[in-house]
Parts: sequence; structure tokens; C-alpha cells
Amino acid sequence: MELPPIDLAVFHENGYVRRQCRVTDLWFWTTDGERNTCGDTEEDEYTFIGSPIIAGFPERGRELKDRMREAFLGFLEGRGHTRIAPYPVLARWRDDIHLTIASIADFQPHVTSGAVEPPANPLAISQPCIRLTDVDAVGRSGRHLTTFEMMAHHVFNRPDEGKMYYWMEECVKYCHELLCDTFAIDAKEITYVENPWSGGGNAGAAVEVIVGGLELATLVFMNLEEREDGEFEIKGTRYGEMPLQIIDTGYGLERFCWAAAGTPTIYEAIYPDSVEWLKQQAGFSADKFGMKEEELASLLGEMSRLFGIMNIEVGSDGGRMRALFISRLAERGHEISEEMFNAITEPLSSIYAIPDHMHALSNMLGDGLVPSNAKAGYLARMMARRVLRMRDELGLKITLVDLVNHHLDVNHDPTDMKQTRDGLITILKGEEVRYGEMLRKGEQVVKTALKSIPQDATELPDETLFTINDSHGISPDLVIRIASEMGWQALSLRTGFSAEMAERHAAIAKAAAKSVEPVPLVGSIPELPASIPLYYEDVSQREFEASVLASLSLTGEDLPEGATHGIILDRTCFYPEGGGQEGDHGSLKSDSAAYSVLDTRKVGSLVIHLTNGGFEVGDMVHGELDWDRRRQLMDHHTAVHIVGGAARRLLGPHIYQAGANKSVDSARLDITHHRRLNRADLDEIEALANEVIQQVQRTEKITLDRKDADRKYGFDLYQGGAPKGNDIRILRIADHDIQACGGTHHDEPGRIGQIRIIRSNAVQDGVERLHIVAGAAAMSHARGQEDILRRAADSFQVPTEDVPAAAQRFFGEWKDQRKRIEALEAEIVRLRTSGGGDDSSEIDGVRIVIMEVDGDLKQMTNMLRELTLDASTPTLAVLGSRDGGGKLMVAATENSPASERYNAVDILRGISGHIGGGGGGRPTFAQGGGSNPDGLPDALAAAREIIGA
RNA sequence: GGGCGUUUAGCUCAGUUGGAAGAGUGCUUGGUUUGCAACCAAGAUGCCGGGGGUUCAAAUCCCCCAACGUCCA
Repeated sequence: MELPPIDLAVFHENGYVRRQCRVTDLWFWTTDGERNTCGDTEEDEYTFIGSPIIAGFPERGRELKDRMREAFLGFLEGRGHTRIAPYPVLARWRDDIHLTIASIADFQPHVTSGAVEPPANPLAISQPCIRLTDVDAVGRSGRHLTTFEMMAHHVFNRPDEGKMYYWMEECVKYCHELLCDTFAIDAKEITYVENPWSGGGNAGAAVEVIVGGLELATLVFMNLEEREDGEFEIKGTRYGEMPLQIIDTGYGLERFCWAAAGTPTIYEAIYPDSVEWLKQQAGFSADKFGMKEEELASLLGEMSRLFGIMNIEVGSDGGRMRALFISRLAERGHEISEEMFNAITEPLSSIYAIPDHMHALSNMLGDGLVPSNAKAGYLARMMARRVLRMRDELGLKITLVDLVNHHLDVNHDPTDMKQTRDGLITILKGEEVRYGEMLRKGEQVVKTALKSIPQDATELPDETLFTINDSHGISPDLVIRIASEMGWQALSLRTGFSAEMAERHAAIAKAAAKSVEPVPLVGSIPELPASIPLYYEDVSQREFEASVLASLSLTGEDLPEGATHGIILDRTCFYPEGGGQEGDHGSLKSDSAAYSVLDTRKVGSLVIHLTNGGFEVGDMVHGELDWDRRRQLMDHHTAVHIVGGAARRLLGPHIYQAGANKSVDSARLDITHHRRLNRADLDEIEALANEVIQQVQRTEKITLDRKDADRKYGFDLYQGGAPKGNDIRILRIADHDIQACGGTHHDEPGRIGQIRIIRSNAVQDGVERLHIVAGAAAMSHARGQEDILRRAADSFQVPTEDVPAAAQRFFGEWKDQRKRIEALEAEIVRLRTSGGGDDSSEIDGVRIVIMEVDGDLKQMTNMLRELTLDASTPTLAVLGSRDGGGKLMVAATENSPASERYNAVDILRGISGHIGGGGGGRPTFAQGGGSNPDGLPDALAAAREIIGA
């Protein structure tokens, strides 16, 4: 069945009636009994432009947002909600999304699944969000933003546990009071639309709150989960009730501001100073179009209204939609030519989009993101590039740093950012340099591509445009513009090309998304209690007694050599692979059997010991760790934390762990940073890390529930990835590094002995990988290095300290000598041929040289050059060598009787059979070889015969 | 996470079907002129990113590695 109507007392008490929309068929509540559209259709225009629908908010920009937010949160605080500080826009507690796209994302997946308590209940929040899906529409539609704040009240009800805070009735009542009392909106202007929500396996009833034609809020009542036998059906999928009942609301802060300001577009409501400033910088004024200020404002308002109802998909392709838009404008009394339309909207859309993009950028970078060519960092780079491109199109003479300084001064208080203002400026400076470099290289690429294109061509090959875009970052638009500047003025871009390119990208992405299901480690695991970990209580425990709960045969693909069985014990001090730390090795012994543990892994809550033989269920076993291995892994793991902390302290707050691995030989730590590290950086980090080992007496291991962990330490805790459960194990190395970590660590950092950072390399742009050795591994690494140096010194027969100088000298001498040898070889050839001896003869003014020489093709080439380059003595030369199976070369002096009379390729073909090979080349220069060097004299004899010498 | 591209002289980059490594700029020397600059002539400078393979022959084709860049999710 479908969801029942949302029939609430709050509607009736306030004079609302339930009607069905004749456009969308959705049911909605209104005070106007005659109304037959729900408010959010192509027939419902914005009514607030020029006449604000929210009263009492005369501010604009940041002040308006601050007051609006405060009014919202204050209202809810007065009604039993706890105010929660916003989460970062980088969703680092999640592994499925990069950015926080809604306030509910803060509480997914663990709070919404019921595994973890919410930080407060009910709660109120205003969460900055970033959504890049509509990035092309920003600045064009009048209402789209990539960055916005979602104000919300959330409730997490558990009726099965007797925790029921409130549900639909109270929720809608709060909303209605807020709109009518706090914001003084006329109840007549509000419609509540029933529109069930579903997504991600959950669903529920939902109410859209439409005011003045604009959707200001959505109230979702999520109490259903996907279930085949569920009693409700929504959009073709069946759902049943779940124990959790969650209220997820979303109030668009910026939309409230717009409705309060009544400006032509949302951008003028929230970024008024930036819009003005950019207009000035770009020389954009009503004057320029022969209009008065009011005329232009009225036109823009009309356009915004039209956008509100026309639902134009930006990017779906210009021409036709634009024509329709212009004709609709004309119907509304704004006659405007297409040229004028473009002349106004093109620059204006950039002027509107830049503040929005800068806000997204300062949010992302402010949270510590480092721009990159992959993952979340790419999103930041993309935004920076968009801004730079728009800046160039507007012809602004300002830098990205100017833009960010303006933005931080006017729109975004930098004091609540994690990144420093200087850090932000450094990063953006770097981005601007990269952008300039990309353009410069791009022009070269276009230039090269144009070589094969006739100057009167009208189109470029699709393949060329795709490649230039994907490999060099120059968009098809830009290619055409560059080409036009270079003289290919007939070129244009086929309509719909951008859409085709997007489709092509989507197809590639889709093909790549087909992932392979890994083979499970063991077939089927019986229901067993969670393995009790002994490795946390006492990290130095190496032996234990346990009983065998299961002995399973292994089925996985990635197994250590000789592993046949997976043993599950009731308890263990074997640490299973996880958090980048490799699993323990060792042995298990029962009265009747003894096997090696070749690796230890975790499946769910069970620790599986990979052994080379099986036990009986119920056997008592004695387990013993390979302690040298475990100790080395602990050295490396604790060292990685210390190095990470040292890097953060030295390089800045944006240093975040992007991955780590700890094996016996060495450890790796990937950190985010905006430039390559050099040896001096590594030395500094290394020195600080070793200082920490000496100074910090003990590490602190704490277990907190997630709510308290988040509150106490923030999200930087989750550098190693988001843990699953409610209990968070935290390793604290004084104030140097605090992280959630399930690995095994030394209680005393001093036991590590020493830490060395061997080298670093770039994993991707913006991520630097540090290679670390600690403890005994540091020692054996040093020995290995010394051994290499000693062997090099032995070869050079110099003391080790002279190796660099010796290598340099030898390399230099080798180069000099190679040159001298070439010169000498040429000299020998000259001598052997100049005297008119056996090796050379003359036929009708052409010198004939036929001789056997030593050397490879390269050396023979030099000899031939010596012989045939001088035009005053026309020469035909045939050289043979026994090198590598026999080589033959034939050359004739170009543009001389020699080349007119003889064809080098023909001669070569005629003689190469004697050495059992072939060859080819140009008529004046041919080379070949074979496999029978003993045939060389015959080949040369044959040459004499053919030439007649 | 996936796709693509680049790596050649100090610098910026060409290099076609595998067959004698190039241009511009800079450098050195000489000349002319001299306030700087400009001009003319000659010359030097290359592990064609590293390793392996195919081939008589590889800057060029194939594989691996590295650095750099770029697009998409």
C-alpha cells in the first residue's frame, strides 16, 4: 500500500485544507480552498522578488546569514533542542562520500543505523554543505549554489526502547511556528506538500515546505527500510517499518536569506559586496547596455522568476533553450536580442558564481583539504580552476589570492578554520601557478595539433578535442579560442559536443565501476562469540592458552604459502591484520599437534589464524607469538604515529594521514601536503620524531564512546579511516599525536630506539609517501646502505668518502673518452682510405671504398659520414663488420655522381644474403645485418663485383 | 579508485612509415658597431627519464619502473 495521508492537527488548527495538485498530482495543504497547484510547479512563480516575504531582516550578506541562523537555532533551543556545532565539510568520518552533502550526513552511517548514540537528542544544527552536482548551473539559474548551509532539527526516536521524543505533529508544528512567528511569513503563502522520500535503502513520509514558489525546507520522517515483505510501496520498491524513527529536516539558510532580501537572485542576498566588487572590476554596469539600473534589476528579477519555473537543465545545450527563454522573456515585456542576452548573462553568471566557488574553496581548504589531481583534493582544484577560468573570461586583473583575501574579509570568518589564512594563500598561489603552466603547455599542444589541420577547416576531429581535454586540461571551448587566435578562424565547436564528451566520460567511469567480488577467506563461518583480544590489555604478552572454536579450510585467493586452515579461538594475543598493521605470526600447539601461524586476519568480530594444519574443535592450544616480528611491527606502528605528528607540527594543520602500511622491513605513511618534500624537510621531521621518542615517557591508551571521542578530540581522530563501532580506541602520544587506532603500540615510545625517514615519493599530487624504518629495521637498513657504499668504494678502489667524487670523475672521463674514440675511429678510416691503397679505388670520378672494419652500427655510421659527407670527392662506400652477427652499411655522397649512379639499398640487398640477413634504408644510405659473420668477406667480394671495382 | 598524456641540448620544444638526433633561445670564440642593444660568422653542448624485450637496426614498437601533468568518479 501507499503511505497514508499526512493528516495533522497543526494543519486543521491553522485553517489548512488538503488538496491535490493538478500539475504534479501530489497532495498538499493550503489555507486557500481554491488553490490547485502545490506551489512548486512550472505555474508557480516566485512572489518574493522585489517584495520580501520574510519580514524584519534588513541585513545582507554575512550579517543576514548570521542573524537568520541565530533566529533558527535560537527558536529550536527554546523548544528543547540542543545546539550542535557544525561538522567539517570534509566528511572524514565516512568512507563513501568526500564532502558533507546534508546535515544528516553528519550522523550516517552509525547514528542512523542505531549503533551509536547521537551527540544530542533532539538536536539543532546549521551544517555547511557542498554539492558539486549542479556546479554548471551556479550563477546561471539565480538560485543554485555549490556551498550552502543546511539548517536542521534532527530527532532519533527508538520507540522499542521507550525513547520517543516527537514525530510528525510536533515537527510540522515547530516548522509552522518558526515560519509564521519568527519569520513573520503569512500562512497564506505557505503550502505543505506530501511527497514521500526514499534513498539509500530507507524511506519515509516527507513534507516539502513551499513559500512564495520557493522550496524553503523539507521535513523527512524516516521510519522505513527496504524489505521484500514490507507493507508499503514507494516508487516501485517495498519498505517495512524499522525500529528507528528518524526526523531529518533541511532548511536552506541561503534561501531564507533570499526570501528575506527579495533580491533578483540569491547571490545578491548572500554575497552582495562581492557581486558589486566584481561588477566594478569587470566594468559591468547597466550603462554598458544602455539601460538604467532599475531596468536591469527588473530584467534580472524576471529572468530569475523564469528560471524558477522553467526548470532548465543547464548544460543540456544552449541554442534552443536560450531561444525559448528569450521568447518567454518577451512575453513578459522584456524584449531583448540574443546578442544582448548573452552580453549580459555571460559575464553576470561568472560574477555570481565566483563568490559561491570561493566560499566552497575556503570551506574545503579551511578544513585542511589539499588540492590534488585525484580524490577529494581534485574537487578543490576543479573549483579553483573554474574560478580562474571565469576570472580570465571576465578579464579581471586580480589574482586568486586577491579573491580569497576579499572573500575572507567580507564573507567568511577565517577564525573558525583549521587551516591558517597564510596556509590558504600559499596553497592558492600554488594553484594559480599550476593553472598558468597548464594554459601555457596547452597552447603548445593546440599548436602541435593544428599542424595537421588545414587553416580553412571548420571542425577539429573529435578525438583531438577529447585527448586535449582529458590529457592536458584544455576544454574544447578553449581549444577553439586558442586556434582562432593562431589563425584557424573558421573553426567552431559542434553543438552538443560537450554533452557527448560528458557521456563518454560517464561510459568510461561505468566500465571502470564493475568491481570484482573478492573470494571470501573461508567458506562459511558458524555462529561464534567474538574473539576475545588479549593483545590490547598487555601488548607484550607473547603466550596464551585458548580453546579451538572452529577449524576451517581456507578458500581465499590471497593466502600465505602453505596456509591450509583457518583456526578460530575463544581468545588470542595474535593481532589480526588491520589499520595498516600486518598480522602476527607464531605457532599453535595442542597435546597432539603443532602448526605454524602464517598470518592472522579478521572477519567480522572473529580473529582467524591461518595455519598449515587443522585442529579438532574443543582442543586446548598453547599459542606463542613470533615476538621479533610483532615487536618490529609495533616499532613501526608507533613510529608512524610519531612521524605523522611531527609532520603536522612542522608542515601545518593540513597534514592528514591518507594511508599507511606497517610491515617488518619498513613502514609507509602517506600524508597530504601541497608541495613535494625535500631531504631537508625529511631531516627536520626525522629529528623531531626522534626527539619525541626521547621526551615522551608513556603513551596513553583510552577507550571512549564515539560521542565523547568526537566531542573531545574532533574528527582528526579518524586519520586511519572511520572505525565501525561505538567504542573508539584512542592512542595518545602526549599532545603530539592523538588518533583512533586499533593497532598494537608500545607503552613506552623510548623502546623504539630510533626512527629514520629513508625517502619520500609522491603517491599522487598532494599526497606524499614517507618511507620509515624504526628499531631493529632502522639498524639493518643502515647496514644495508653502508654495504652498498662499501661495494661501490671497492669497485672504484677508493675510500668510501671519495665515492661521489670518484663516480663523478669516472663518468666525466668516460664521456670524454667516448668522444675521443669516435674521433680516432674516424681518423683511422680517413687514413685507410686516403692513400689510395687496397681499400679504395676510383671509377669515373667516384671514389669507391669497400672495407671491413671493427665496430657496431653507430661507429660505422660515423665512419661513413667521414667518407661520404665531403661533396668534393663523390664516394660510394661499403663497410662491413663482424659485430653482432655481421653488419653491412652502404652509403653514397648525396647529390653527386655517386648517388646518381648507385643505389645503396639495391647494393645492400644484393650482398646481405652472404651474411644471412637483410636490411634497408634510403637510396643514399642503407644498413643491414645478419647472423653469419663468416660470410662477410663473400659479401664484400660480391659488392666489388656488383659495383665493378 | 579508474582513464589518458608527457619525459629529447642549460631553457622552451619539433622529430612523419623503425633506417645519419633537430629548431628557437641561451652559451663560447671571432667580426661589425658601441650608450645599451642589435647584427654577421664559426663552435661547443645529448646515457632521446631508468630497466627489460622485439628487430639486421629502436628516440620511434611492446612490457615493467620512476617523475611530472591532466580528466573523470
